[in-house]
Amino acid sequence: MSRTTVGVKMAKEYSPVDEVAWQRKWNEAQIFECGIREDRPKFYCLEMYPYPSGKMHMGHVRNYSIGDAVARYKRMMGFDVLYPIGFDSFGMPAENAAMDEGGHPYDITERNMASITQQIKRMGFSYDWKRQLKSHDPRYYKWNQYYFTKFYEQGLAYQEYAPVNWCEQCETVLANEQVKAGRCWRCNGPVVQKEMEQWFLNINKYAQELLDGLDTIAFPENVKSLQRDWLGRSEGAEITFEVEGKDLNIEVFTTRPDTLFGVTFVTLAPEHPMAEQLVKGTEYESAWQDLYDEVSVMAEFDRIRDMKKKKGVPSGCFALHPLTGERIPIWIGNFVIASYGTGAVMAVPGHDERDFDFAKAFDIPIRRVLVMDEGGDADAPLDSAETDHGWMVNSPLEGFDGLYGEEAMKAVTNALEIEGSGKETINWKIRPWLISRQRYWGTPIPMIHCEDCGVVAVPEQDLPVELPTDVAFGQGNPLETSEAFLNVDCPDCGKAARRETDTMDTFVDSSWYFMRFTDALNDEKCFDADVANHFMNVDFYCGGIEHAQMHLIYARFYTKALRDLGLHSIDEPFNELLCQGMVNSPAPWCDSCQLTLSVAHAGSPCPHCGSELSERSAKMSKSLGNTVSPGLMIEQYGADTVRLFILFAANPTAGMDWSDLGIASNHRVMIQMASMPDKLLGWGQSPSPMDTWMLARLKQRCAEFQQAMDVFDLRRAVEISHYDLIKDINWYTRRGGDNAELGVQILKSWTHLVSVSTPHLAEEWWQQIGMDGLVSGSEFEHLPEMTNEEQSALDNDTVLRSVLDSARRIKDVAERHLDGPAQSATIVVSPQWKRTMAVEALDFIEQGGSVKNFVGHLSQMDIAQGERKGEIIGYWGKKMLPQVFKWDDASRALLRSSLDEVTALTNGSDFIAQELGLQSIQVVLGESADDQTGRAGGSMPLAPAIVYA
RNA sequence: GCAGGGGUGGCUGAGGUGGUCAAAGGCGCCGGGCUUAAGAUCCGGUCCCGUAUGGGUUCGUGGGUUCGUAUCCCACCCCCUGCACCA
Repeated sequence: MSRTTVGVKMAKEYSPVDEVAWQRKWNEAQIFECGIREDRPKFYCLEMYPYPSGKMHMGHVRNYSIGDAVARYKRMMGFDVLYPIGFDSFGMPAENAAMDEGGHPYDITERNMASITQQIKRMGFSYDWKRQLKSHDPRYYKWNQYYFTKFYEQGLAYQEYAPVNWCEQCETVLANEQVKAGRCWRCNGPVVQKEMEQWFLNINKYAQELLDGLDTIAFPENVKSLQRDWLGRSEGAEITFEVEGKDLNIEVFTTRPDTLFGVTFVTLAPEHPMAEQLVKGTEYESAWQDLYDEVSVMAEFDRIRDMKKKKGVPSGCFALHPLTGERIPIWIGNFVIASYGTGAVMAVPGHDERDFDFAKAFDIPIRRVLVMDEGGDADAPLDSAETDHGWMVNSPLEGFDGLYGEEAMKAVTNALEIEGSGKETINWKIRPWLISRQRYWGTPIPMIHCEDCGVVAVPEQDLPVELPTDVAFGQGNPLETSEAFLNVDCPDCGKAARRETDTMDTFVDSSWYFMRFTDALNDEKCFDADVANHFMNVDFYCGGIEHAQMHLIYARFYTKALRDLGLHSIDEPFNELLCQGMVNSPAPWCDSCQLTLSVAHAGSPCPHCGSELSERSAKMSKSLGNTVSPGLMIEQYGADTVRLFILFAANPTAGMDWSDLGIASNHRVMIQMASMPDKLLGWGQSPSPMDTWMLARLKQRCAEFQQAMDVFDLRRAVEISHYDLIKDINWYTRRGGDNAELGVQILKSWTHLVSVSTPHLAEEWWQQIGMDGLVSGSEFEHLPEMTNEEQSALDNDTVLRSVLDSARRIKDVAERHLDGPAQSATIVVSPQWKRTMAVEALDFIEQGGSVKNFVGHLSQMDIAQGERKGEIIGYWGKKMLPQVFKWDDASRALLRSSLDEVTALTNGSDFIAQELGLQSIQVVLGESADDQTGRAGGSMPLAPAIVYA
């Protein structure tokens, strides 16, 4: 396609570059295939690999545009960049689609992958496609199974009969992490508790390391905080209460052993095994049964809401206080959660709100054992639970009263340890990862159930256990419908046995794919340890915040677990994590209902209240209908424009608003950019002093660009490459620059900067300036350090520009004074004594002197002697002092340099006159014989007075 | 309730180790130039006042520290995100 041909459809904009052709060339040249060069550092750039739904959406485009810019930048800086892509292709949507529309999940998945791959490729991302992987490939999931059998050997994987979260709609169990507010994270359906035999991975073994590791990696604070919450470490004590008259012990966990003497009852969760035991056959049994029935059928979410109302039944039994032997009633209460801690609590109503409420409801004594002020009243009644740390009071044993906080807890714990009825312990909120799923489209758990041998792992040589194809969907677990799959001989004894039919949570797949990428074509091993160690860890990981607690915890866990299998030696998988913001788009908004509505309502009154609708930005969603199709945008504007818009519209981590106006404006920039080589190559052969300035500016821009990219400030980088440099070039030509040789030099560097965000256009440029090969495959040639001469060219220009700016600002007002257009102007440079004063003050302050003391110093200086002394000292306080702090480093250097303002401005005076539309400009030194204006008083170093006439 | 992150000019958004901040850039808007014209590019302007480079009022609200604060301290209000009777 020619750059100047308007497309056939006039309504559509045209793309000035044949992007697909360049993509083909990249592919043919294989420049994105990553190898290991001895003398090069590596850089591993990764995006969260996508689930292959049918289409690429804007979230994908944003995610990959960010990652691709980083990958291209690092490549051009000489790194071996590993930048792979694959598909997280196991999962329920494909299986559900198979059930809805017929067909097989395999076909549906492959079909979707083909279509999304094509769309991704059309964007021109620089992936190493050779390394592409897909979770549903047996060559990949074989290793899920291999790891599982190893974990099983080590006891890290185990089977347990336990209450689990069951999603009725999805007909499968869920991990705790997959239950959001009591509902399924996938279908939002209700989740109930069910007792089942299930497979778990004991992530708790790594809880402490997962917590500590957070301090060593560059994750955003909110993600770290999320993970810390999820891990939920709490320090406390486990305490044993004997049950009176029975051979039973109740274990409780508490974070507040210092309140042990305030215990007035002990509470068991209704599901606690001992609860039933204690009430069995007593008058309390039916009350317990009622509570149990009520609570256990309730979805967890409703139950937690219900806990606000304290419900409980007595057990009729008593526990014995571990230190005093006091008889303490045992209750069964709805507010105790069976699965946290030990499922039993020691209740201290005086110093715990829940216990307080419960005690009030059931008329149980409330005892004060802490005071909140040292020496406070130990007998003061408690109107509410006082839960802060305090000083122990009313202790029935010697040696405790008066102890505070940590010390108090320590003392009580010690006493318990001596008695053998308690110990310090750490409790975690995180629970073992339940990985069993009763669904088809996942990795089969490689286990065999034999009547004689029990559970037996499938031997390594028999892996992978492949998914059968002869299954029926829609009636429970499809794997149970395949006889060929189910029936197997026991690997140990050879007798007929039965395969495990659970498959693995798909988060298993995504927990190590980044390691597979390092050595994706290896048929012998999951990956070679040396290769993985070379490329890991991931230097830049980009994806959505929604994976902050599931994927990013599981992946960290797997990395550590695989390390401990000896497969590699990396502790943390991801170094730097960037969570890109949402892509939003306008949708109708009703201000009085505070409601976002579907775009179907645009232009009509609010369907609820009838008032007029305004617009508001909302997350793109099918239900609101405010999605923007990447495919259409690429068709209309080209991939480069879409990328430019996405990178420029907002910082990577911020939410961004889609704007039709915005993308159109970015497209204009692209069209303008496309003409730059012609423009620069078409310059004449006239070197000028401005060439030095332009070259200096180019060096400055390249340095700024690198600084921005190095901290992943993509927005700023794009601004430099696509906006600032154009402005610089305009300024250069405006000041008379016209040197094609310099034009080529600019383009050689600039093309690299441009290639980071708009690579197709960059290739076009590269070709136009006659360079060999592809810019995408070539390294950036660093420019030489800025010379002193170049620096001063920049400085002189800065002075000139600031004079021009202030001259413009006052021109209007001045002309009102003159009663007509100004004809000429005199630029009055500040007299030498002001600059001397400024430099002296800067030195004084930089050497640690206080501003306040400078007056004293000034009065000793030569410039302040004589009859003008008062005036000069006054000038300091009123004018110079505030200004001294306003000069930046460059200006300070300028003040101290040999810069002659009169000469610099005289050289530029024709230009200034022209810009201001004046006939002449005169530059004079203030208070000198040349200065006829008498207006030197308003001048400052670097800021002359301007007098119009 | 707890934790993390925020509140900046018409919108967006940078800065935030106190002075380079009336506050970048983008969008929008206004004016000029160019053009047969439109579009694009280019130039200038865009808090208020002002017979000359200055003054006034601004960075959620109210106080405070300082020669000086969008930037530091205290209190409060509001928004987002996550967790939540976790013992």
